[in-house]
Amino acid sequence: MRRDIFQAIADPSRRAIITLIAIQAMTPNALAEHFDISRQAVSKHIRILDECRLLKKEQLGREIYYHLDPQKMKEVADWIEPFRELWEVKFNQLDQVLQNLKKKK
Amino acid sequence: MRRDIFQAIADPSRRAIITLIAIQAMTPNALAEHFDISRQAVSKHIRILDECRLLKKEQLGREIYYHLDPQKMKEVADWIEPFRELWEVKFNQLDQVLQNLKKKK
DNA sequence: ACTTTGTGAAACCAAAAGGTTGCATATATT
DNA sequence: AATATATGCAACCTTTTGGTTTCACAAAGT
Repeated sequence: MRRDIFQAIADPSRRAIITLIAIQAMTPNALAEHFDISRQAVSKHIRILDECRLLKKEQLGREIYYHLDPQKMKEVADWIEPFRELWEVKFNQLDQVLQNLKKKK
Repeated sequence: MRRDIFQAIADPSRRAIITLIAIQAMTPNALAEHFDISRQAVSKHIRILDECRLLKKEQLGREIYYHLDPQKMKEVADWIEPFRELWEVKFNQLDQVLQNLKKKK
């Protein structure tokens, strides 16, 4: 089972779960109410996110509140970061074009 | 066929292709030399990346040089960005702990 | 004690993913 | 003209994915 964060965020339901618990820790039941799929399907998504160490559990009685571990999210940011200069260079080039147009006026 | 950039970067071979062509535009054949899979398998990955508008083609005779379109990569950065404050807050809290330890000395 | 509630795990299924081999076609080379 | 090269597409196969339904079990409520 390949199980890394990139595979974890590939699924739109899982990205939605991540966004939801980033705002506020939630139980599986509470999460499931936000989706059209079954509670068990949500549970399977949680399991995958958990296996990627994206979650932290806080058990209160029979309820389990799932929190997001933002540190793990950083891995995605770290991978994308080296490409930033590429799209920003492009932006700067456009910037240059616009400045040249200004000067011509 | 769900085909968005998150699904595109979920596969490690495709992430490797992205990294390779970010450095330098390459033909499918040249790319395939970097992998253990067949040229056709690489072609299928290219197709998926292309469908996500991650690539730009430059045809020279019978060769096709694939370039990365960095703008599309920005979509990932944009999604991850709102979470940044979460992991940076955490870092700052750790920072605070370390400072407090210093003061106690 | 009995029932309800919150959760996870197992068995199953259809569709998608990721690979293969073989073929078609356009462009270069001889 | 004949051959070699670069590429993409189709058919096929196995494994993975994402869903379902059913069951088990612990904790809370009555």
